[in-house]
Amino acid sequence: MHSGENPAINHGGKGSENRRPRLADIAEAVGLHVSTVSRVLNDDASLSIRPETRDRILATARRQRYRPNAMARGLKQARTGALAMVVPLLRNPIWASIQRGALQAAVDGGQVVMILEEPPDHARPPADYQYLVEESRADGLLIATAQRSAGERSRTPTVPHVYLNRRGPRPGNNVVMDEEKAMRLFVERLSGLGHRRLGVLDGFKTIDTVYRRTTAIRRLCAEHGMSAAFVHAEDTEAGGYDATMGLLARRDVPTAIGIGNLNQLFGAMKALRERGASVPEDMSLVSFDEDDCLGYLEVPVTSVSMPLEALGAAAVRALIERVNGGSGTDVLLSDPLVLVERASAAEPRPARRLRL
Amino acid sequence: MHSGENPAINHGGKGSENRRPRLADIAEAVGLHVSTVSRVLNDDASLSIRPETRDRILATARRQRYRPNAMARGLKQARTGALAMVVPLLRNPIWASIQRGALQAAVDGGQVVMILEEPPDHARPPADYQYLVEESRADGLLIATAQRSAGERSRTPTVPHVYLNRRGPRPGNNVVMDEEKAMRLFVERLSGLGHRRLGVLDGFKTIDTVYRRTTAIRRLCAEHGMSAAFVHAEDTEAGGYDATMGLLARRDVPTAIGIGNLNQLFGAMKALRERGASVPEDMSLVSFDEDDCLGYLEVPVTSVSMPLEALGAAAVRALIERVNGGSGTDVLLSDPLVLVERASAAEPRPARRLRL
DNA sequence: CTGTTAGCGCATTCAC
DNA sequence: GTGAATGCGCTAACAG
Repeated sequence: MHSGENPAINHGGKGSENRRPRLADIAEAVGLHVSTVSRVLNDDASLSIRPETRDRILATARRQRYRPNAMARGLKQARTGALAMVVPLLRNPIWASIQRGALQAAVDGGQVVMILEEPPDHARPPADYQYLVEESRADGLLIATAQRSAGERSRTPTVPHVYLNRRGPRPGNNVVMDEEKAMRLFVERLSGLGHRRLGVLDGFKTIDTVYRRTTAIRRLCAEHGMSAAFVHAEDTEAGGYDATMGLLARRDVPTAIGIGNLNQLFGAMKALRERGASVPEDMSLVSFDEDDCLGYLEVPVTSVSMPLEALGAAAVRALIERVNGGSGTDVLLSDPLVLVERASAAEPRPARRLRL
Repeated sequence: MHSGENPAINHGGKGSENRRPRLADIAEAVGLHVSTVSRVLNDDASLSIRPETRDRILATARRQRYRPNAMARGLKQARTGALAMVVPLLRNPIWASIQRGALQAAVDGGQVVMILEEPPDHARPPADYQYLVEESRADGLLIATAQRSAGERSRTPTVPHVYLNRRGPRPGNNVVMDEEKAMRLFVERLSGLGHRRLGVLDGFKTIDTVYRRTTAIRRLCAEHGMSAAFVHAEDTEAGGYDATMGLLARRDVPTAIGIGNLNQLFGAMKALRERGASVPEDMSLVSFDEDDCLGYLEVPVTSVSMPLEALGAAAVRALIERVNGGSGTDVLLSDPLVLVERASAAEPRPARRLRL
């Protein structure tokens, strides 16, 4: 390995300090004007330049390891090249997938993503995050908090924004999953198996997805001549445990339960175990969150699988469109939305009553 | 609600368009010079101004909803006020906790955090992310990818950076957990219960935490006159399943297994179930990831709980210190590090041999 | 084909 | 106690 060379540091003009190279530095090195260099590096189509000069510029820029200064460029163009995403403070792994899809789409769109987490105790209205755009830290807002309209008639932000996995106060900026289709998979499968009394364990109704699921299930159950009992609890194991106990204490215990998220599912399974109800003989179970671990549980759990990464990606694309001045419309993701059949959903056992 | 007022839009001088208010706008409105306004808003100590004028400025700024432009300020000060965090593309929930801690600490330090996810297929050397600083998108790098030295002698970044939950090539920039202490909790507990043959199921040895754990366990086992068998596999359920099967096929089947992460744990439990090995009678189990769900499984799983949020927060603080010119030293988090005792770790049953 | 000029919004050194 | 001038690094409209 031959030493004596250090290409990392600029070695150009006399007074070249240890500063990062600027446009001016490479312009000087190549003996041209900054604006020419700028246009070449941004390959401005409306510029005719002799290839030789062009190449010299490009080569020099590469040699000096030139990097455009995002702040200077942004200041001039009134664009930051960044998006801000506000996520709820949740353990639920679905947010990891959504975030992943969003980050990927942002990279593809040449944007970076800043993440903020909303404190769990008090949800803030989306307009509270506008300052990020007003301070020129981001070009737009990805509002991924779970709560339905926080407060009275929450002001809608006056900056480019998109609601992710929830709906805002008005149509036009919402990127959501087709929860109705998801619930149809759930209800119709159980109906087909012969169930007539469904239980539903989910988060609080202030969460937009929960609200949409609940509405859909109610309608679908009516359609299929089924009854549905709802319990709402925190998105935690403890919440799922308690709520399931509540469900089992009803006069008309359901023969199948749909469960809103993974954490609640663990709680529910413990409750059933303690009550001596075996799955799926005494109780069928369907999770509304898919996760690989479901296939490895004592009894593998059937679930509804949704394209979460695609949801995050769609939201970013929608936001970029709005930042670019597009008007945009709501996006509803319906594909691929499938039931992952495992062992936890089966025909009800009519003969035996669940021991309480 | 009386209408006719819209405080959101600036209503100052004649030509005031719909643009966001600048320092110049409020200077004009108040009849002073921009520089004065700037100094007041940044409350410059070396400025003597009569309180009345000062208040007038502050009031006007608030009324106009003035927000300093982060790009303009950053350009001037050569500071972005942003940190970049590179995280591995993993399902493992520990990353959510680490990220959470980091975000919170950043907010406290007046910084925003941009997140990048490193593609799983090919890890890139940390220096590949320097461009974020070189482009003035961030002031420093939080390198939270899991791999040990990616490639040969990976160049260390020449910009402010900190390694999070892994060690870089050189000491001085590492913020890591005291894995040795964590492993001591594991080994000594099982030793105390009477186990003599330990199994360890973890990720690949190219992951720095895995490497450190392995080394520590080897040493601790020697100390306590125990043997240890290691299997390394992907951080997935399938990886854990296969590796556990491998462990069970050994001549000297261990009586207890430590498991590197949650996903592998689910796989391991399935393997044990299929082999008819009951926990903890035939096999004790300890997870190196703590999670609430562990308390709700068929047999609640004992785990080592680590302060993950604190780890993320410590890393951000360390990075901010470096950005501010501090030299910084390694940080080792040792508290609170505790064994969460549940049902999966118990005395070995010497009488019966595990049926293979 | 290339150079000149202006200015994005702010902080800061100096002058008065 | 306050104002003027300068420049951070870049792009864009307009000259030549």
